[in-house]
This record gives sequence, structure tokens and C-alpha cells, in this order.
Amino acid sequence: MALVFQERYSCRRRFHGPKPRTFEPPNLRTFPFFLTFAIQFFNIPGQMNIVSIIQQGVVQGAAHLYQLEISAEDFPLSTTRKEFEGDYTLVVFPFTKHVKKSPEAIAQELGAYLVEQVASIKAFNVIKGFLNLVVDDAYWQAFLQDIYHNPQYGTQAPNGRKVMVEYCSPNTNKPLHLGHIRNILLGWSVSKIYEAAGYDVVRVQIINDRGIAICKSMLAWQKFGEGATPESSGIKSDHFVGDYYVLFEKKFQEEYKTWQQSPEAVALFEEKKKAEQSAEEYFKAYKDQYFNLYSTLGKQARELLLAWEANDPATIELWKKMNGWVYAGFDSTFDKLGVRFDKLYYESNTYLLGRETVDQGLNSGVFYRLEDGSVWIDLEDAKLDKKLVLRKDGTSVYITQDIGTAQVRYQDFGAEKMIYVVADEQNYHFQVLFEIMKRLGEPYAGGLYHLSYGMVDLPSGKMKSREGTVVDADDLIDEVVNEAWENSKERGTLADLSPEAQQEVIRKIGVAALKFFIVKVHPKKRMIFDPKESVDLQGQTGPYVQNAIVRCNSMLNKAGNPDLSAASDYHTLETAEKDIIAQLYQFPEIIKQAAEGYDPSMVAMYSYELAKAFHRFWHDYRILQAETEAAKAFRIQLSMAVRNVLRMGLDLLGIETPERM
RNA sequence: GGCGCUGUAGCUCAAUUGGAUAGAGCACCUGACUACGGAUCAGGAGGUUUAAGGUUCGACUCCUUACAGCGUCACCA
Repeated sequence: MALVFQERYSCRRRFHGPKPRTFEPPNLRTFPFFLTFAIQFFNIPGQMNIVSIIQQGVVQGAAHLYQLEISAEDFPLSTTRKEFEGDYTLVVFPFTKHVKKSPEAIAQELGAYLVEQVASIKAFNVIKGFLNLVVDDAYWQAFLQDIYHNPQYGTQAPNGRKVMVEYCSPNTNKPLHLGHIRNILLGWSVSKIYEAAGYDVVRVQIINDRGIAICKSMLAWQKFGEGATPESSGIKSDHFVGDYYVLFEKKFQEEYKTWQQSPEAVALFEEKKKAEQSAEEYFKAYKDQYFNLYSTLGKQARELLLAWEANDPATIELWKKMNGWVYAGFDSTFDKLGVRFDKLYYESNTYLLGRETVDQGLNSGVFYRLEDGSVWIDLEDAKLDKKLVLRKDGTSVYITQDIGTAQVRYQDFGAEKMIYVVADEQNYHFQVLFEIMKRLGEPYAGGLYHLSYGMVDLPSGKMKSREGTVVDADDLIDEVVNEAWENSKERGTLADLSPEAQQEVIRKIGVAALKFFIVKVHPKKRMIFDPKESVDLQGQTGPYVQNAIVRCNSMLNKAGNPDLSAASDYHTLETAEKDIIAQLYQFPEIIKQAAEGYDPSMVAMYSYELAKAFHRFWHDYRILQAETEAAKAFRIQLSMAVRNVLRMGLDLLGIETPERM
């Protein structure tokens, strides 16, 4: 019997290897083109995208001045750094390869050409090989007019393409922990970002509801539970089941300790020990074998597993009952985090999938069979080794199931892209899986992507459940919300609200703090989660961004329903105003890049920067008491646009904003 | 050992995918606001980007070699 009793992965399934691009050449290539198109034609009605205008101008300038045929991809155009004057910067060094002039001279000539030929470019300056272009205020003015009343600004029209996101994917033997929180937040956020990019998104998870782990919890409850239920004990139901899992481990350790004193164990140690090895070390390494060979508890747990596989009614009933408790507990945590799923896949239904595909693959020569009956695939030419896909007894392994599950999902939804949000320990697994799907000729194989994320460490060191330092998801959420309470009480600004309303506000703030802290870090990087710092509501935090929105709200409420027609008479923009509009302008591009790079942290950092610019503006300028009616109307429009974009940005991170705070 | 990831201010993170003087936040100093819209704003200090080579107009970014931390290399999931 091939059963192993470690549980190294508390949640399912990270990346690297060849660069992400090599995984999906067809999609990534067409993607940016589509979005560029969309930005031009859906988002900014009435006028052309300024970047395209400049690019066209440069292409024409190169042709006119130097008889060069170039395209927009041949030269870099970036936003101007804030220490220089200008809005967009053209790096002219690439031109020196074709034009025998100094970079400065080329920049001067191109700059003069652009100012003369392109209406929206007002001025230019040249520093070394950098051509800084100043966009006319009228352009920004008109742009703001177009977007300020549109709460959907930044999102793309539906493109009819479908993407599936798998995230969370827990085991049912214990509650969710900090690692799941990062997984859930990334998965949810990426799914929202893809929706904003125009995709039809299906959210799924695969739940590991079978196997030896859940049998351990079942056995412990049978033997020691005395009929207790989550209701009778008052414990949150997934924690209730998790407690029995822990209890099983405790009883097993006791049993093991006792056994180690037995003559049988002593003899074994004396015979098999390596030089210099202590009894403690030896038995630590021997634990799994003891479980399989000698342990009474181990034997009973395996019997439960066999009974489950044989569809024994009593066992199935117990299994359903305990899993039901776990699901109820998970659901409440998902609610607290504000996430949901369109479909759940259960391993109890999928663990037999994939075998037929392997049979077909044997015929087509993708796989091969050894004399002992086991089936393999040789991926050495892809630097991935040989990998087993069926055991010699014909049963399937982890990856077989994933092969079958991918196929079933494609039948279910027909998504051209499938994103697996899984920790980076499983990079190799997904490389192998995707390579297999490619060789099987699956039509969606190019659209498979592993969104791999790094482990979350605590300041005290690596998070490990064995040492009991694992941070429970529910505890963590409560802690952050409590901290938000303390902050709010000190401030006293919510005192006139009902307790329920206060609680709702505080919950939104606390959850925002937690989410923003985690999601602002690039997924791939291992990160340190400091509970104390996360609940510090200063600095690069969710509440800071929320506060910018709340400020807009209170100001706009006060303004009532003002006549904004004077805004178009406001002609000379303050630098602070123009900077904010230029930032607003970038939003669709940020969404596009975040989707392309599967990276919510870009949206988080963008939102923070915009909020910061707005806070500064707010401090430096009057809005409702502006000098002129035109300035007032214009600034109200600006605030509305900022509020819309910040709301959307936070929404893409799964963060809600209260009306006040 | 093979394959892979990571290494940036005291700490937590950025850097428009090869562009200008490497930027933010926290913490630490200094300042603004009788609180109006106060969970706000401004300034200072803090760096040989782990090290050494290489590629070029230009390197945190690409290549090579070290060093350090981590992951993975199951007929487990």
C-alpha cells in the first residue's frame, strides 16, 4: 500500500523556471495589442490617446527629418520623472544608430518638429539624450471632462474571452492560515483585475477533502470526541475539526513515545542506527515508518481510509458530517474576506480523473510504460526530468489528477486561460503539468499559468505549524479589526453612529489594512508579515487610501449638487492639478500591466501614489472655497475623478471603503 | 549534488521591463494646522543595489563566476 502520512502542504499548490513569457506565447502577444486598442477607442471618447499621438508624431518626424522608417516599438516613451519639466520623455539614443548626429541635436530637431506639428504638445526641453515633452493644459482639461463622471473609467469593454482562476484550495482537516490569506487575496485580486481588463472570469478552487489527513480528524473525534459538536462546544466549526486533527497528533506522539521504550524499538534502533545518531534523532526520522508499520492509531486511521474508499456508509456519513463543519467554517472566513467562488471542485470527485488520458497518451507515444507496469513521461529535453504519471498498480498520482481536472474544467467552462494560484513550493509540479498538457496537444495548454507566490514569514522566523507558530486566518482578521477599533475610539469621530454602523465601518478599515499590507508586495517575493506593523494605520496602508476617498465624500456631500459648467473656463492648471490628471490618465495602463503581469501590487502602489498626490493637493489648495467659480468647479471634477479611480483601484484589491471613518 | 527563486536605507517594500541624480513607507530628528475637509501636510538624515568581472551611449535590471538565504528534485498531496 502506497500511503504516506506527511502533510507538508497545508494548502494546494508557485513559479519560476523559464521566464513567464515562454509559458504562453500566443496570448501574451495579442494581449497588449488588444488593450492598446481598447484604451484608444473605448475609454477616452472624443480624443485620442496622448501616447499614441506622440508616437505617431515621432514616427512621422523620423520619416520627415531623417527618412527613417520606424514603428512605435522601436523607441522608448516614458513618463517624465518629476524632477524634470515635462510630461513624457522620449529617449533618443536609439536614433543615433541610424542618424549621424549627436543625441542632443536629434532631440532638438525632433522636439521642434513635434511642437510645430502636434497640437497637444506645447513645449519641449532637452537634457542629454532625453527629449522632454510638455503636453498642453487643454489636453488634460479635456481629458478630465471626459472621465470625471464615469465610475467605470479604467475598465475595458468585454472582450468575450474567458479566464479561470483557481485559488485558495485548502485541505479540510484544519482551518485557514496566513498562507491561505495571501493566496486568497492574490487570487481574488487577479480575478478582479482580469474582469476590469474585459475578461469573463470564473473563480474556482479544488478542495482536498479526502485522504489520510481528514481520516485522522475523524478517528480522533470518534475515539475522544464523546459526541461533541461545534454547536455544543461553541467553537467555530472548522477550528473544531482542526482541534481533533491536533489531538490526533498529540495522542499519536504519546503512543510513539511509549513504543520507543519497548524492547522491539530498542532492538531496532541498535541495529539500524547510523554512527553518532542519538535515539531522539533516529526516531524523529522514523516517524512515518512507525505510523505505517507499528502504530495502532495509524492502523485505525488507514482502516478508515480503506472504508471510505470502499464506500462504507457509516464512514461516508462521518466524513460528510465533519467536512460539512469545515465548509461552514470556511464560508464564514470567505465572507469576512469578501471573496467567493463560482464552482468548487472536490478531490473526492476528481482523484480518479486523468487515467484515460494517460491511456490515450500511451498510444500516441507521449507516455511510456516500464516492465513493472508504471507509466512515465520523459521531459529531459525540457530540462524537467522523467516523471511518473501512473503507479505500477495502475493508480494515479497527484499530477494525473491535475491532468484530468484541467480537461474537465475546459469542458465545463472553455476558458482559454487558466491561472493556478499556488505557493511557490510547487513550481516544479506546475512546470511539469503544463509541459505535459502541451505535449498532449490540449488547445488551452498555452494559456495555463501558475501564479506562484512566496511564503509569508513572521518577524520571529519561518512560519511552521509544527512549532505552533502558525497564524490562524480568523485570529489575524480579528486582531487587525480590533486594532482599528482602538484607533477609532481614540479619535472619537464615529461616536454619533449606531454601534452596528460603527462596527461595519471599523470592519472595513481593519480588513483594508490587512489586505493592502499583503497585496502591496509583489507576489513572487517572500514577504514578512508583521502583525504589529500591519495594524499601524499610517503610511503605505489601506486606511490611508480609504481616507482620501472619505475626504472626497465629505467634501462632495457638502457641495451638494453644484453647477460644474464653469469648469471649462479654468485654463491655467496648477502643477499639482496637472500631476493628478496625468496620474489618472495612467490608470487603464496600470490595469493592463497588472493583468499582463498577474501582479496586484501594481494597482496597490498606484492607488497609494494617487491618494498621496490628492492628500497633498487637499492640504495645499482650497476646493469649495477656491478663488474663482471656474477653479471650484474644476477641482470638484478633479476630486470626483480621483474618488472614482481610488474606489475602483481598491475594489480591484478586494477592499471596500466606508462612507466615513 | 542537479534545477530554480531571492539578495536594494536600521526595518518593510519600489524602481515605467536596459534610461536621467536608485525612490516610498515605518522608525528617528525638525517644522505646519485652535483643527476647517485632521487616520493630514512639509523638510532633514539615512545607499559601494551581497562581491568580482563582462556586454554598451547607459546596468538594480542582461551574461559569467563566487557568497548567503530559501524552495524543489516521492510510485505524497
